[in-house]
Amino acid sequence: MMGPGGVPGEQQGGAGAKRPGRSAADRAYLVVREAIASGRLRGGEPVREEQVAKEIGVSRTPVREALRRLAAEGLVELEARRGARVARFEAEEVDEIFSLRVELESHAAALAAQRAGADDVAKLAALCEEMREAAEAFLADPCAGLEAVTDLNNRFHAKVLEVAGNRRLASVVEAVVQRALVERTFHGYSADQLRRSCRHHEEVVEAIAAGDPEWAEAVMRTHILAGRAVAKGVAQ
Amino acid sequence: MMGPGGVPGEQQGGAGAKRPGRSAADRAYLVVREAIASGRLRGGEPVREEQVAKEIGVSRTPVREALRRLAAEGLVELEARRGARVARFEAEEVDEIFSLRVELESHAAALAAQRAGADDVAKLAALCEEMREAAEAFLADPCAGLEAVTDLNNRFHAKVLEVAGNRRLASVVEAVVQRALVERTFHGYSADQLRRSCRHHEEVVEAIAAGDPEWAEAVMRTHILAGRAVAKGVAQ
DNA sequence: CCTGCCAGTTTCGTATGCAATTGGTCTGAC
DNA sequence: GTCAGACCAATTGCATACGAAACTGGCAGG
Repeated sequence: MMGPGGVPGEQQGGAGAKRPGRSAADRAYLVVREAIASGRLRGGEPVREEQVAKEIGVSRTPVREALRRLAAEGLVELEARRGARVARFEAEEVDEIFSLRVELESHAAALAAQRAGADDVAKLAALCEEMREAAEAFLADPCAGLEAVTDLNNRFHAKVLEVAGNRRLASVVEAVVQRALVERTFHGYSADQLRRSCRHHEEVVEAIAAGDPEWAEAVMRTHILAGRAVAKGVAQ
Repeated sequence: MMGPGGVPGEQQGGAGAKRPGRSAADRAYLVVREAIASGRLRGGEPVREEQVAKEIGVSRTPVREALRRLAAEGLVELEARRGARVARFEAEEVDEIFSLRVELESHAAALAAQRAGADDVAKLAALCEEMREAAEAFLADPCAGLEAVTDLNNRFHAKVLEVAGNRRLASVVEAVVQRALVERTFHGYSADQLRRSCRHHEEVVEAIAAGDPEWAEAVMRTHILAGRAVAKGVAQ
């Protein structure tokens, strides 16, 4: 193998030659996260530093960093000297996560209703509309994939948090929400459930536009509790 | 300097030879955290990896890990290639943190009231009593220090979260609460405020013992909002 | 047959070295 | 006097090396 330092520019060796702009640690983070979200890595499975490192063509150092980040988010569990394992989403865990989302995001919706400006409302409405279109496209042709839907869903929720104006609240939700889980949940949605989810978003926008925090909070609570009901079914 | 690997057992060289049981990364984490909590490191100040490493007698690797952990908790801010700086707790930030605590911990108190068993209540009551004694000891002789008080306060809040039975809620609060800030806040308490804080704890226990979630939630909300009012004054 | 012990192997935790980037400063031109 | 460009020092990001703990298998003893 190459000596300390290696060949200067040679870093994109393996199959993981992705975004040159991102750091190796970021790439490792994204790769492992994606593997978990897609189900390629199952709950309870160990994640070996060296294996991941080899797979994406970096050393163990950035992989370690990525695993610590994932552990902080609860996606993997670390045990000293025993490495990382993919966290299990047992039904109980799913319940905990969604129960937290209920409290945090409904509170965020209430704050958003108090603070939103016209441009915020317009942006939220646009995201809603796009998501509805993406959902209909998916329902018409499932080959289209759910990526667009999940992405717009994430952006909608993120925008509500942004409008709420508490950055720390946003980062906590970001940390706890486990998009991996949310994405899996979407796969479990029926057509009706998916459409209902879109309608919930629309009603959230309406409540925010009306500047009615209680309404916004109630709708968001409804929305997430409905999601929880589906998610309980897809826990592994 | 010694070659790669160095002298086998030589690790406790510097002044940081503290707990042999903890890993170097843990020690680095605790040292930096303590430096921030005590005010030795001020907001905005850079934290250099090598400097910390030398100070506690380890290499940069565990220090890096510690800094990432602190960044995940919001105690320091990282910029790529530019290192870590101690996060500023502006008044606005303090407000955000305490606003989150209000929502999360009052919810936890409500859950705890629904789930607590007799032994949980006894444990909470004992922590309360100990804290009251520690507080009185401190008020009688300020040289006694606030460490015991802050420690018992932390343990009380942690116990409420534990009884609430949502581990993820507990870990989110743990991540967001910034004990560093809470500890600084205690230093700003007057005698009356400190005693009131103890009384709040006692009333939380009473509400939990009564199995009254709404009461418990309301008391905890009161307790944390009272803390917020003081904290706003000690933001740097 | 089951249990405890030992050696080999695997994997983590940490130390160290090199390359790249960034920020500051110095010089020179306008 | 001010600004642009280039050099230099400081510092991070990553790769690699090594020691130590934990898991594995086999073997001996009960």
